[in-house]
Amino acid sequence: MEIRGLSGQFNSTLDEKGRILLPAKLRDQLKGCPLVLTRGIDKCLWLFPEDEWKGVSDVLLENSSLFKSKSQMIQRRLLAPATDLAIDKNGRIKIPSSLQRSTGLVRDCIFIGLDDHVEIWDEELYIEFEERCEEDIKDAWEELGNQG
Amino acid sequence: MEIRGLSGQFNSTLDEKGRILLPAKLRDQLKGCPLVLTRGIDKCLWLFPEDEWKGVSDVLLENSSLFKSKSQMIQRRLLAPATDLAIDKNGRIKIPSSLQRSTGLVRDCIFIGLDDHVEIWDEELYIEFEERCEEDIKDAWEELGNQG
DNA sequence: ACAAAATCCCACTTTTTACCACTAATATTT
DNA sequence: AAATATTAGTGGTAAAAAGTGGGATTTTGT
Repeated sequence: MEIRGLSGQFNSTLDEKGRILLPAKLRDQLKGCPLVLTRGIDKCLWLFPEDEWKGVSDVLLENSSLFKSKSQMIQRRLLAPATDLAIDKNGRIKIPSSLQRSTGLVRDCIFIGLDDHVEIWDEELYIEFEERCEEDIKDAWEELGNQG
Repeated sequence: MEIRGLSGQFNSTLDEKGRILLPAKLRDQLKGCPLVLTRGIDKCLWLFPEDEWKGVSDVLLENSSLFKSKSQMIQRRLLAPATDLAIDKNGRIKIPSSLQRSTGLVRDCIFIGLDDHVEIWDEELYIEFEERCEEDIKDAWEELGNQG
């Protein structure tokens, strides 16, 4: 099942049991689809439809070798923490506590749809991150204009 | 539906439910047209006719990749917050609360027509922004004089 | 076998959305 | 100019959808 066009930014809160409601619009797009959750680049989680994740992990494994420390690093950081996920009857997913910890997820979270996957951030950390990026974004935006 | 020639500056107020009346002149030009609302560069919102926005988002997605942090940044900041919008029976649009927050919209707002899209600012923030720009213009002017 | 944790399921609360009703302002007609 | 119609702008209600909490049962690990 190939899914593209994931988008939107949504708030949601993690409860005491580590459950969090998938925002309705994302849920509509993802329902019935096997999911994979793992640590992303930057301090966030990545939620992938299984097939999309397969594409990414294949790339990671392709040039991998026991003798290359860089690829081992990537495998530990991105591949190893990946876990299969199901959406429960109420539309929530369970976030394993180790992933909560590594991402600093406490309660208020933000979901960000990025075409083929979804990022999950701690709200506070995301706002800080965004502020740090703001200048770079303006620059990148102007660059885009100069290309066109 | 291609729309050009949006112009004008108008005041309008956000009500407690996050609804805001599209100024009549803009409404006339935009009625019947599917709209997209997203965060702009600078602390404002951008309201685009869907087709115009498609053009922008295609450019953004074109060279995008999960492995490029710059493109991910741009996607998070500009593409993800984009949401489809409809004009209700009374000529109002609903501004999602996350967009209100990120733009500092409280009550009094300003609409600015910019040919192919409309900017929405918090009035107070816009006035401050204008003043800051004024200083930049003066500086640039003096620089010009010193060059000669 | 027992405690702790995870899962399932139900019930409640809040938010959102669509619709309606009203006032104010502007334009039109006689 | 007065009366009427039309458009602009504001606020509120009610039904539906989204979101939240928590208890009971099952599973897991020691």
